[in-house]
This record gives sequence, structure tokens and C-alpha cells, in this order.
Amino acid sequence: MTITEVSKKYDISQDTLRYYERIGLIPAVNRTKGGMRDYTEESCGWIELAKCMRSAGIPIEALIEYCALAQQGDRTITARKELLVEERTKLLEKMEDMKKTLDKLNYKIDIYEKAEVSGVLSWEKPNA
Amino acid sequence: MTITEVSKKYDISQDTLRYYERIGLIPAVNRTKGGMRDYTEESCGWIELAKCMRSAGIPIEALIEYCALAQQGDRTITARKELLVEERTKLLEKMEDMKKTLDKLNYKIDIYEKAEVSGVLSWEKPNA
DNA sequence: TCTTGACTTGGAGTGCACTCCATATGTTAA
DNA sequence: TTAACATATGGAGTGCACTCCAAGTCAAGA
Repeated sequence: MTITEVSKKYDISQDTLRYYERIGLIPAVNRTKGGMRDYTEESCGWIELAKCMRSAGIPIEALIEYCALAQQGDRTITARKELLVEERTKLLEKMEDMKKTLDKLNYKIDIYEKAEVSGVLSWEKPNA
Repeated sequence: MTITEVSKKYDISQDTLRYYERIGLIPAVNRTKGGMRDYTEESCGWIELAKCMRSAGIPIEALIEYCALAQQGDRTITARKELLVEERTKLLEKMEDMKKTLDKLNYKIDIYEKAEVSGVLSWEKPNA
């Protein structure tokens, strides 16, 4: 697959795809004789993984380390697992923060909806 | 309350507190005759709100707009509600992405735990 | 073969959200 | 009053994650 095809398939810019490869967030991609990238199934798997992890805010740094470990074979299984467990912990914390914010947003939206009827919010705190 | 007290209470740096005020993410804080900040209950309410929203990744830009609207009184009730609804929608989308990533992490961690017993991961995709 | 468009690289630039710094002024205990 | 420390301001610097650009190379159709 060409970079254009992969870019469209995963909705990631070509610049970002090259960037991810350059920094080692995904392993080096196969090339044609001419030097053009030729993405394999496996490359695509890495890109899909990168996209998923990044969409949840997993830091680039952690993904680079994971990729480096993965390329060192089965002896890094424990290290990789620990890395993932650590990121999962952070992710769960972030999700809790978001849940709290969501509750607050729901509460405030509810108050605003009631205020739209009366036209005033004065019985509430100014920043409610 | 002094900036030091507020900083400790909410675990936000003094620099960040001043920054938030400067950019209008919170309304101007009261001052003593000497020009030092003297945070009121209301200021603290804004700071708490800012902290909560920022912890969930709500962009600074949206919070500045919300703060500006709030200072214009009851006629901005609908605008404020719409702003909050929009941010809630984005937040829910982000939470869904995170849920997907969490599922993937759980799946992979499970695979790694099984691989730790056997010592090999070869029956799985390299990036699993 | 030639032209057009896609692709390459290294490096510079961008946007966001802080974070740090220099210099000046306010506050408080001795 | 004076030393020591807290706080003020405006502006520069940082870290992260892209994003853009220039200059050159490769590939495919007329």
C-alpha cells in the first residue's frame, strides 16, 4: 500500500505517518526499489494501534518505548505488559476525571435549561 | 485568600493561577490596596470550575468564552448552555475513544499475561 | 521522452497550555 | 527601619505533537 492509501484508510495525514515512522512510534516501513514506502499488513496493524492509543491520549513517548520493546522479541514480554498496565492505570484516572466533569456539565446544563424558562440565573452562583 | 493559599488548596501553581486570570479564563480577582490578589469565595468557585474542566481537556478557548459570557449577565444564558452542550458532546466522544482504547489495552494485557507463562508471543501478531 | 503529479528527506514552523525569568514593589518580623 | 521574603508584571522559554516547506527524486500517462 502507498502512503496515500494508508493515509486515506486510517484518516491520518501523510506527514503524521512519516513522523510516526521517523520517531520510532511504528517500525520502519518497507520500501520499493525507488525508495517509496510500501505498507504491509503488519505496518497497517501498527498504524491502527498508534491511532487507537493516540486517540486516547497515550503519550508518544510510551508508544515509542513499546515499539522498541516489541522489536526486541519475546524477551521483552514482561516489560511490554508492564508498560501497558501503567498506561491503563493512567487512562482509568483520566476517565474518572472526565466522568466527574461530565457530571458537572450535566448538572450545569440542567440548571441553564431551567433558567431559560425563567430568564434568570440569579438564584444560582454566577459561575454555575 | 492569598495566591499561595489558593495555589495549595487547589494544587495549581501560582503561575497558572495568574495565567488563567490574565487570559480571562476566570474573572479578574480582587486586590488589596497594595495590589496583591485577594481571592474571594466566588474566585475560588471559578478556579475549581477551571480545574475541573481543564482536567477533562476542555479547551482553554471554550472556557474563556464561557467566562466572558457569564460576566455579561442573564441575557447570555442560552449561549452559555449551548457552549456547555457542545463541550459535553465532545467530551462524550473522547470518552468513547478512551473506552475503545481501554478495551484494547485489556485485551493486550491479557495476551501478555498468558505469554508470560509460555514465554512466547509468536502465535500472536507482533504488535499484539 | 517529456511532463505532471506523487513521493522523498531534513529541517523549520505552529498551536496549545503552561512555566520560567527579570525586575520591581508589597509585607512582615526583628 | 531594615532585612528577608512574598507577590506583582510583561515577556521569553518549554514540551508536546504535529504540520508545513523546500529541494530533490520517482512513477505513470501522452
